Amino acid sequence: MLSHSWHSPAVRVTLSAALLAWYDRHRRRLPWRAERGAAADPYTVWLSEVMLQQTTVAAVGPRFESFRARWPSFAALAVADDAAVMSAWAGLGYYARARNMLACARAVAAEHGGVLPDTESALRQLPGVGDYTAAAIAAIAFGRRAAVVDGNVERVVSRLFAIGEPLPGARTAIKARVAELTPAERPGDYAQATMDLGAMICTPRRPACALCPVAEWCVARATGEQERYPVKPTKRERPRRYGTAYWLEDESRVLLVRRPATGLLGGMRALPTGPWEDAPPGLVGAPSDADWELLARRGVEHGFTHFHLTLALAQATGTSDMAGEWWPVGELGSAGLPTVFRRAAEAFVEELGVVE
DNA sequence: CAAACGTGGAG
DNA sequence: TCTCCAAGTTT
Repeated sequence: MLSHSWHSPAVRVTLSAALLAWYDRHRRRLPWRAERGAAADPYTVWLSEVMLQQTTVAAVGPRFESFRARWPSFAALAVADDAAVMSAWAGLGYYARARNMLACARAVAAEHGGVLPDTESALRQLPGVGDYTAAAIAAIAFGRRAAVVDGNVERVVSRLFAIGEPLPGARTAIKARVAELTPAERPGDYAQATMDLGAMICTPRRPACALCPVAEWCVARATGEQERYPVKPTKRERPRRYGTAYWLEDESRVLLVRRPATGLLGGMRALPTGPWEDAPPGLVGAPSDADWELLARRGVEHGFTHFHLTLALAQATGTSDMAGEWWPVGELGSAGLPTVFRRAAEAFVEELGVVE
């Protein structure tokens, strides 16, 4: 049985102080993170937070640096070319984030005088800024006492309090606990401390409780049940869908299209495709009535969040009435294709023996 | 509110 | 090979 009472403010202060002290010694050094005692500028915080949504620190690192170098401010991003931004985002996934970022930068420029609002409620109104991101920016960039709850915090807090309710329902209780625990001093560091703890110590599997600075307060740890939390909802199994990607080549150029602004891979450059269905659709939706050859090679397999895709590959030569861009085959690397189409293009090039 | 929305790395 | 999951948001 734990010797601490969770209703004691003194215990909360002690726990938060222990976490901050641990953070001061062990925090990760990240490109978007200011040195101790300094505050990162709001643009840097916002950009990193959006890039990090559902995306690993390792994946974001290099992309963040190049993105910030190219568009170093809200003003610069607000006047950026849409296609250039989408290409820069290619491969990072969740492409609505890139569309929302542009909309957000333009809203900041047009409606906020180019300055990011500094309150959680005003931030929450911006495109692509939800509960988590609004709180994170308010705390980290502006020093406001906002309750920051991401996946790391959900894990840490659900273990600390042994919250048995499954996510996402448990989020209300978790947020209430975080609101109590977040100190008035250094709220941004406190939020990042909890996230670093979740990333490095309080991991999903085999958490390193022996190294945890707040283990003595952890209810789950007290009963050895730390890996039971957080309780996740039962996941649906992912269906399989089938489609066809078309490679239409003319004078060493291939036809690329721009996908519709919303929906899967929305706004991204892509190979033409037909519908994606429960069975192979054959040559439906081809960009011309050429003599299509379905490549014998197995199609491209790709896993999306909510379904698996098997993409058949069809190739032909000639022109098309379909709106699009004729892209030099040797320069496809700069086309900004999402991964599934980059893979498909690689398969075509390999199969057709195109020389760059 | 449940479902849509990407990708790559870890175990 | 396959499941899990990562600084979530939008509809």
